[in-house]
Amino acid sequence: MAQKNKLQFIILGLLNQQPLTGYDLTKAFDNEIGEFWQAQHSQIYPQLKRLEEQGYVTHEITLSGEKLEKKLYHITTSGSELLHGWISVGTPDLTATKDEFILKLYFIQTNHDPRLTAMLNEQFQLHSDKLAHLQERLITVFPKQTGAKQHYGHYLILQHAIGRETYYVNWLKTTLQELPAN
Amino acid sequence: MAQKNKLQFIILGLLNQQPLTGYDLTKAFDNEIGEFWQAQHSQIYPQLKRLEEQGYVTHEITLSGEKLEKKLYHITTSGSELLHGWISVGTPDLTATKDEFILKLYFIQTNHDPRLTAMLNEQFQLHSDKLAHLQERLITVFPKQTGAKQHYGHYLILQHAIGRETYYVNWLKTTLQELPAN
DNA sequence: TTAAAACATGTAATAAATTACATGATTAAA
DNA sequence: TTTAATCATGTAATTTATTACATGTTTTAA
Repeated sequence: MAQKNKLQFIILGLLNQQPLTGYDLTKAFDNEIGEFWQAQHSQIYPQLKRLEEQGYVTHEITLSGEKLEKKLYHITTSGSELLHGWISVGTPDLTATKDEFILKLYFIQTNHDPRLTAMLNEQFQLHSDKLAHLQERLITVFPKQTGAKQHYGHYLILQHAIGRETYYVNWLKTTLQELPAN
Repeated sequence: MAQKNKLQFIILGLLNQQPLTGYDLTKAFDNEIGEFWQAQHSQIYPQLKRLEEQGYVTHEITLSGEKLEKKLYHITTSGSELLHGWISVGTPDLTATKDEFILKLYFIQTNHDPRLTAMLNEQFQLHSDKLAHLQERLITVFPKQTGAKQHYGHYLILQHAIGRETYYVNWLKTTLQELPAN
């Protein structure tokens, strides 16, 4: 029952690696972790406040320039315990992937539907671009093989995202090729 | 801007195939479409009411037995137009897949972490079961090749879900094999 | 025959997520 | 030097989704 509110665990997990500001945490969702979870700053700031009230994080104020105050959040011992409890417990619920495009496909009755080619091509482009972006990330984040050992989880999920997109792109390509000629 | 509230389009798409009750619509999320979108009856009944107020669907009451009243919903012409507008328009936003397990992995630092094997094995089991279930579905829903032509979208998404799970299972297996021996 | 499972429809309360509102500082580039 | 981009933090309003509450019928299996 204590396993809901995933966002709090993600925040704790990130703070467990290093102290970060709310702004830093928000940006983290732009990269790999954004492939598997999304959150805006309007969710993150209130959540940080709650985590602090509950004693899982603390913050110190640092100055950036003359007046700009940043709140640098640190995980506490009890926060770390909460995090490791979440990681250690099973994860039996496979949440459904929301994919609007696939839903649209579902409502297409025949493989002669004139909209199919354009629809599949658009997705092919989008997913190819995403794949290329992820592959670039892998090279920038892990230029050497040694890095993957130190940040194994990061390496795994990036590689998983790449594999997933590779499958998607190949599936789109095959599906396009199997379409009857117009 | 008129492209939010995906649920309404899914309902229209299903009603476009045949008239259905709220209960039927709810059950539809237990199968293939549940792989790509989830909704509970507490969302569906109010949405049907709104769609009717807006003139996109109508309902007739049928009796099941002596007193049990069922509301059988039909799509209207304007509902059908709304549906086809949604399908025809581009789908440029790739929403993030929420995957709690992958997030947990992200926070694991080294490939010597003693929790890794159990975590990966649990997911291997879960995704293998899901894959087996989807493969069975394919056989029951499309026992003959001809069916796939008549319900092409249905065939595509089921086949896509199978491909996706196949990738996931293989990735888990490979990752498990590459783990250092304890 | 009776009890459980499935059918059937709704609302209320809560939680989670997105979008919009609101403000200001610092840095990099034109 | 000024302006745009980025850094930085918050709240409010709205939408979406889940869980809980609430009730009753019909069918299937023990």
